[in-house]
Amino acid sequence: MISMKEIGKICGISESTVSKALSGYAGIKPATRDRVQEVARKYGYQPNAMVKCMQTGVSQSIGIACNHFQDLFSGAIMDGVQEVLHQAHYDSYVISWDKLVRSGENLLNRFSRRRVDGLLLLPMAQVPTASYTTQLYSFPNPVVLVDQFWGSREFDYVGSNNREAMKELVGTLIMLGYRKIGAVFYSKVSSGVERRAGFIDAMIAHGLPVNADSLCEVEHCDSCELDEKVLRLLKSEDRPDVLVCFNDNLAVNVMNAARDLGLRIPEDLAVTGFGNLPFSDMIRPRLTTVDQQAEEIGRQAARLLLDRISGKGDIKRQEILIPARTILRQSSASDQNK
Amino acid sequence: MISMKEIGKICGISESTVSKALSGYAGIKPATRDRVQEVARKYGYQPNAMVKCMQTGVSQSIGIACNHFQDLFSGAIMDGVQEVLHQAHYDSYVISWDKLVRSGENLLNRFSRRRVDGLLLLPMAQVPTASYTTQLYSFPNPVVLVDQFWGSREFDYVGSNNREAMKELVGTLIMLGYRKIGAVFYSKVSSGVERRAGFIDAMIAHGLPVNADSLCEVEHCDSCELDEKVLRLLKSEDRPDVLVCFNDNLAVNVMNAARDLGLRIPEDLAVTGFGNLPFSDMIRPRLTTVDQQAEEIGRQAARLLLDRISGKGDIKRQEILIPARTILRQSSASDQNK
DNA sequence: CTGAAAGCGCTTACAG
DNA sequence: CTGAAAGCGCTTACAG
Repeated sequence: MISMKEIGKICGISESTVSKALSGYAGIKPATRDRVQEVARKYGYQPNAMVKCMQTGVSQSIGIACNHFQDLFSGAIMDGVQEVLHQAHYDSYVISWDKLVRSGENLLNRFSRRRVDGLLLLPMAQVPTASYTTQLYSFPNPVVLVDQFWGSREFDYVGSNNREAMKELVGTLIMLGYRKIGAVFYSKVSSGVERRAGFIDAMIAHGLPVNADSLCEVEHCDSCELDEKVLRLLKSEDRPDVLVCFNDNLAVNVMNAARDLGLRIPEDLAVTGFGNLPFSDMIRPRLTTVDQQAEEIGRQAARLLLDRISGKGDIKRQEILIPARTILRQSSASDQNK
Repeated sequence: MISMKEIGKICGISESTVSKALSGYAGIKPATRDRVQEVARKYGYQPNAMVKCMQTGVSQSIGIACNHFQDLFSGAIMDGVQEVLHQAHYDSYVISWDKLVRSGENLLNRFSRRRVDGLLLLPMAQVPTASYTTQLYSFPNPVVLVDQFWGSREFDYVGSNNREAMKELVGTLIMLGYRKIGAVFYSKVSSGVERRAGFIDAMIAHGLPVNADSLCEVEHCDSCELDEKVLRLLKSEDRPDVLVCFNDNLAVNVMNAARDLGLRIPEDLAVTGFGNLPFSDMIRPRLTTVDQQAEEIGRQAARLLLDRISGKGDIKRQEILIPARTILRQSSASDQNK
């Protein structure tokens, strides 16, 4: 890549004049300016972004830590994030979170060395260890957590109103006539804990008993294997009429397992998900779920981070909750009042 | 972030001695070294990666152009790519391709300014315009195309053996007894053209007629809307026994449309996909498809790019085809010989 | 064993 | 209108 110094040599002028000519500085002879710009174009000159960073201390880039990329929820967040970054002329480094955790490498050091202006932490499969939290505290630039809490609640946060949204979903099921309501939760992430709480809120609010036997907790939420506990619940005499699941993926697994046992959906068992990922509308029966507006979560997270970087906005810690809405589809009956 | 100069001030020594102490240079008094390292740790010193790039011309980073992130195939490629980059201590910038095309911005200039050492172009929804191809030619560093061809075939390429794999799939269907074979293709991308060719290869090889009426071409492959042509084919008297689809997504749409018309799968109509994306095994009936080993495609693409960057390997243009394999599942009957 | 100097590619305040 | 100089943060060849 040609440099300003080389362009200067070609034009027979100094490096600093080249700089002024290319930056559109006023006090330059038009002929000089035109000549410089012509040479720059001819040789495909592009300014070195590193230099600007060294001079200003601002890299115009952020780091994004993503668990992995085969996840439609994270993908939708990423699309929203990229949209906002692109408008702000910001670039982003991505790091695959689970690979770093496995290799024991310090994630933040890699970002620090690149001098990123801020950090976006997308949801991961499990709450990270204390040592990661410690690293985060010592990161000098703004950090925004997306759809997850980490240790304490000191960092800015953007995510769904998981608790309220789950309460609303369960409330809707109760309105539809469902009474025997079971659930399959995954509580290794903060969103799981919140949805679980929302479930219990709704049950209590409607005076329904929360039965320990029909409240399953699973160890993994992205594999195809379903926990033994869930299968037992599906086979039990006292099977619920509806199973509320932590997310869409789990819901599909539950539907498949139920049908393998000969249960009809939603007649024998209704199932609900959470996320409204694309496949929830592609499977049959279509899945009743909760739309999280993942792209909007991404957009707001990126905006908040950029505001933090530029020093705009409230100084106080921010917590932005994006409202999630119940989407009724075929996997729950429209009227359970028989 | 503290600098070497500041560490030097704290320790009462020069910047260059700090540099030597931190780099593990031999000719340094152990006491000095220890003191410097202690201060560096205390203040969380991290070297500025920009400087190294300015000195060596190598940024240890690549650019990845991704169409968008809500795509499980691209996501799997990304995971493979990230794995290899991580081992090589390379970082990556991502740019959302479709956003740039819409905004008319020059993608490669953004990467050039960041001085990325190379470029990985992931599949996009459509073949890009000639102006993009022109940009690519003038990019000074190595470029690897992933699962797509662009204009000419001058760039390194890593992707599936689409044509062979489709030929194998169709051959297998014929072995199973299928004779009336229709297809739904999307030919706006090179992989679509190749799969279509493989389909025709197989039909010709087995002496079966290629019927224009049962060979549909669709305009979009990621929406939920199915083309009118496909619906007509499903409703026709002369409906095929199996519909071979460009990818898994299209296959699911076809299955849904077929079932809405009262057809049983696979008894009345078999359907096959391509990709073996996670949901192909989650839906019922499970989808017969072709496993593309997307992560392996990503790994090999990243390796090839890194080899190019370091100047290793053959100088000739490389074309690496990752073998894709037929996966028979429930959406095709195990024996159609009635 | 330590430090001053030059240089990577640029910008900007200052001199001419 | 143009150019020499300093400086961003580092490394390295050279001097002491």
